[in-house]
Amino acid sequence: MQRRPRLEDVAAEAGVSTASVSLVLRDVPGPSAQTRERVLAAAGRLGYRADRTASLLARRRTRLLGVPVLLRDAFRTEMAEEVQVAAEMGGYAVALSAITPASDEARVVDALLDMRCEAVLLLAPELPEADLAALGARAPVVVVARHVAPDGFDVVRVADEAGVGESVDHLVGLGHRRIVHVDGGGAAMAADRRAGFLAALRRHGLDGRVLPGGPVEAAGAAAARTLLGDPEPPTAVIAANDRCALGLLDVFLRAGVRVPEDVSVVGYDDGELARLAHIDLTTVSQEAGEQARRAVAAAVERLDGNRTDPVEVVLTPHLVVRGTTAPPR
Amino acid sequence: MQRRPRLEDVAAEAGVSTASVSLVLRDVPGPSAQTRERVLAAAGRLGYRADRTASLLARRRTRLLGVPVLLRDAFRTEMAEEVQVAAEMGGYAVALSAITPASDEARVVDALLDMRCEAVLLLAPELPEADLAALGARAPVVVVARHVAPDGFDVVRVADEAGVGESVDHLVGLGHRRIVHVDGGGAAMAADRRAGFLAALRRHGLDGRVLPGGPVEAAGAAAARTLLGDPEPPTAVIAANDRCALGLLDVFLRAGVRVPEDVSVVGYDDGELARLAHIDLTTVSQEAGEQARRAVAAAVERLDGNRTDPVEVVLTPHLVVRGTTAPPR
DNA sequence: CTCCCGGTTTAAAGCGCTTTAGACGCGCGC
DNA sequence: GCGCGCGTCTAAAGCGCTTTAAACCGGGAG
Repeated sequence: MQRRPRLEDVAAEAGVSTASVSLVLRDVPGPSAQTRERVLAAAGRLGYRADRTASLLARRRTRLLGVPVLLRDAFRTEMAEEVQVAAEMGGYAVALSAITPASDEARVVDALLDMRCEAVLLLAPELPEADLAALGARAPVVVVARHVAPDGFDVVRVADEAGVGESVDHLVGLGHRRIVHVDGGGAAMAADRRAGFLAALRRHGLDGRVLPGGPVEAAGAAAARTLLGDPEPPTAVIAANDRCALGLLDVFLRAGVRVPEDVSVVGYDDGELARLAHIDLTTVSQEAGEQARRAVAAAVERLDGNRTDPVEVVLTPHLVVRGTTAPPR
Repeated sequence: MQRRPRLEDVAAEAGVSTASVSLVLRDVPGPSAQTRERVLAAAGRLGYRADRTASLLARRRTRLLGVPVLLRDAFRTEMAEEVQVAAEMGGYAVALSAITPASDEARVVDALLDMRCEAVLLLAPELPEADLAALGARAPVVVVARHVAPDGFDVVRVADEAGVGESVDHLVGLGHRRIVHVDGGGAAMAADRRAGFLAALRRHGLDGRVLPGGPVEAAGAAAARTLLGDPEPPTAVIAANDRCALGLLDVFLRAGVRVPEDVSVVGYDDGELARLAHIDLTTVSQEAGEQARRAVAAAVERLDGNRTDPVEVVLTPHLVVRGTTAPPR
């Protein structure tokens, strides 16, 4: 197997300079129609493909957005996919790098910057605020789906308090009075959702009960078991997120507690799971797609436009009513 | 914000040549202890970080493995994570690139090769065999978790037929006689599992029934609904994979059909979902970790060793008995 | 005192592409 | 016939690093 063809080879084949080949292949105006044709033909004949590392190095700009991804979390990966799509449309490429036990978010960001990413998008990061700020000083950073004050970095998120508030309104509107919130535990997103829950109930003159939970199925399942043993069980449960809600649903179903007849369940995120026909979970949309687009836009504004002041984009979440909520019996 | 420091800046700061700095920072033997110390100090002072694109370009080898990932599939992302871990241990880095509607597997592979990945690992690819072979001619390729004859590329997989066979043996051993298989539809993995199911039943002198399914929850759910309307329902169901099994489980639970009391359910993959305490799905382990390690090893053998003949590694899957299987009533 | 040697260090040539300044030809008006 | 401007092309200088061949240097051997 011989070495892959270089620009020089194409130039020789076409009988022009490497400069011309470069211009033609990148579709830069200048070269004549005849030159274009000859270059294209030569490139085709040789099966030429530009070496990305070389062109990144030579280019002034890389037009690369870095995105660390926690592969084991469906919500984050879903958003990563949306980011990728949005970036491609904006003429940017995305460099993904997995967060693993061996290399945490901070290291991954370093690696991405070493690859010359021009900006970094952090999807629901768990990093301490100080670290975010430090990072923001090194490169354009957009924090997505996390409630922090912009501080040298941009923030795109949905108003979680309002989101959970909508859930509460919906349930109260259906006639529920005993509503429990299974919270997100220590996860970064937990506090707002908990606060939103309590505030909304207060608004309705009710008081709420919060059960310690967590961002994954197991936490929801554990909470459900607690509720099953309850002398006066709630008629509705609002989970910290969809995964937590799934845990609840599952344990309820197994125990013969019907949803939504016996108890209503609401999730948060509106991930793929919630949308599955047989789950059909009432939940709050985080608008992953919209957040992704806004985040990319924010990064692009900093890079192509030349915004320099941090912005905070707060989207309004909306409740997606599906089949897991109904009036109490 | 001034331009990031270059090797040259560190060299000036330390009072040595760029060559020395490069050697010291990559921990190449040669430079004296004194030089090392000065360089390290200077680099620290400037906060120097090597530019990855530049070093990749200059280096003979990139030690980069390319992995296209379908972010919306948990099994594949889980494996991608394992690959990342295995690669890091072997001194290789992983370039991840998302498969999206806008850029399919083939395009992503091209992009990865343009980044100078030295090999490509395909996780349960859906590409036609001819495309795999064509790809294998361009670069070292390891196909993981798919049954194809190695043809210019390596293959690492588990023996799916045997895996499903084990499931059947387990169920028959428990006393089941009416066993149904909900297959994977047209997905690449479906055929072997279906064949393994039928062969195993025949071995036991039983005949099997196969219901059309698919690789996702919805397919399992649909199949479950079919089974619920069955005059003589099976006592056990073997799903094409875990996601499909989850669909089944969910519909059964909602219909008041208890698992495993009324019907046993077996999955395939042993992904994170199956291991969740409240799901506790009996399933067949695909050994994602082991497949990932073997795949990385295969790539490394081609790159560092100089194996050139394709290999096929077929691991033996093993049944993980959990809580969704029990003797029939 | 010279020569040679091994351990260190460095100048310089790439890696494969982009980009810019300037060369080149050509038709035009004067 | 000359100079000019324009559209097109190219030589050459990078991009920031690695790598190699050669320079350097002090000291032990002859």
